[in-house]
Amino acid sequence: MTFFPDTLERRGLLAQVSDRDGLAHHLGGASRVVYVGFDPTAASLQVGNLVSLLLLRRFQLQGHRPIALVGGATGLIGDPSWRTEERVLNDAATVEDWVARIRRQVGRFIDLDGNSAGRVVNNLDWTGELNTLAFLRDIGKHFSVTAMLQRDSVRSRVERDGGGISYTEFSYTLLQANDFLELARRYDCSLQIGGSDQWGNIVSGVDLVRRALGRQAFALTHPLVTRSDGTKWGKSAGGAVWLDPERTSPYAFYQFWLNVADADVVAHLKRFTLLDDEALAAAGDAVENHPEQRQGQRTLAREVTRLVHGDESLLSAERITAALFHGAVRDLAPGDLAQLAQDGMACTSVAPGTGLLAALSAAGLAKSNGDARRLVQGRGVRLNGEPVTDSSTLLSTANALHGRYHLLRRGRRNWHLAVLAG
RNA sequence: GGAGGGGUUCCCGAGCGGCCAAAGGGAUCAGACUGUAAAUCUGACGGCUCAGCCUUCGUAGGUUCGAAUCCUACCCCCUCCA
Repeated sequence: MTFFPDTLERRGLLAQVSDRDGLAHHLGGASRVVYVGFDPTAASLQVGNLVSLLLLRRFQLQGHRPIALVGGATGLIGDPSWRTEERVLNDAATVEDWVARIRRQVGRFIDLDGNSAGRVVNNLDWTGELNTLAFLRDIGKHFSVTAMLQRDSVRSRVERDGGGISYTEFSYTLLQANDFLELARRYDCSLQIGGSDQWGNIVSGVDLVRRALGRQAFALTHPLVTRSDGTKWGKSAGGAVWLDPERTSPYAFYQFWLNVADADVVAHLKRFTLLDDEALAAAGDAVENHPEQRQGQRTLAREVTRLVHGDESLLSAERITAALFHGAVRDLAPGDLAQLAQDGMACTSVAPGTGLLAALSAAGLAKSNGDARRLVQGRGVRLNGEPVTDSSTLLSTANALHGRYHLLRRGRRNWHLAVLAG
């Protein structure tokens, strides 16, 4: 077996390890239990969470048993790490709903059956019934407030005038550490993985496991994803890129990866796909020698979309991409348009005779009628493939595709399908 | 408690009675060029029934023909002194 931490490092997946040689030995010896936690801070995970999710998968493929922990308890508190301000607490019912949704998402990435079956757990199951005195005596006694205050990840909060940090958020680390302890007790879990911003929290867990159980546990973090040009990663025109197809359609998701900058393609292929070294090298060559063909981006988009949304959604995304960017919109068959309406792009129903400007703002392609007007005047809008400059254009059966559909396009890649009602 | 400085359109930041929907930069969006790229250049960037009108410059009042600009009160931030 390969020396696992080295493999991860080659793929740009290693930021910090608590005891590198010890961990390599530990992993080489037997099937181990590893865990990653995901806090429900929204109804869906985002592309940024894929690195950790795939790490669980990678460990499982190596014969280890993954646990995905959904933070039903910690999500009620809020992780203060690296944040400049106190979070607003989400209400319990909302968090509960988010937990249920994220459980389902996370379950797709690890195999829940077989010899190295993974599992999905919720820390509310043990934190919810935690007794206050027991918590303070058994857990709290192991933590030094002085040390916690010195952490870089909380310093920005503590040293900030007027802001500060509540006792609630300050306790977050203890809950996460207790999760590690609980998983070590219940399932013999010995390794926690997370983004490098989680190092402090993870190491607290490692310490707690050692003090409470006298066992060695390990911490491993991966670098947070950045873009080569330094701008914020993981955002598209529509905002965050979600894993939930209801929030980010498979087509939009595919497009996000297809538009990755050349400089980032190989690094992304390493982190976000399970392709082997040979395939990575081939993609690297392609990017370097024929960047204009965007072979690397295509591979990346295909692999990640398949992992997250499955084969069928991938085909749909590719079909739509081909029609919109490489074919003529007018050639789309009624079936294709119905397909687009179903899962290909954002779609709204409009009354026949609706004005173009109103349709654009209703579709969300423009912020207001005035914004729509400016876009049309600036030649930024196409209707059914043709540029329109007349802002008084109406959407009617006469100028619709197949008598029903109007394909609105803002700029190069923002599409919307307006379907005539009735 | 005392003395100063400040709150401007998404962010930073000019303006200090009319020429202000408010300079400049950033972010964002669109166009050209391209590879559905980067860089660059151009334009847009409060709202509307858009050559005009309406609502904005911490909040509420006031002065004035006219206020982001002056006055009053209040709220909030920063610096220095105690």
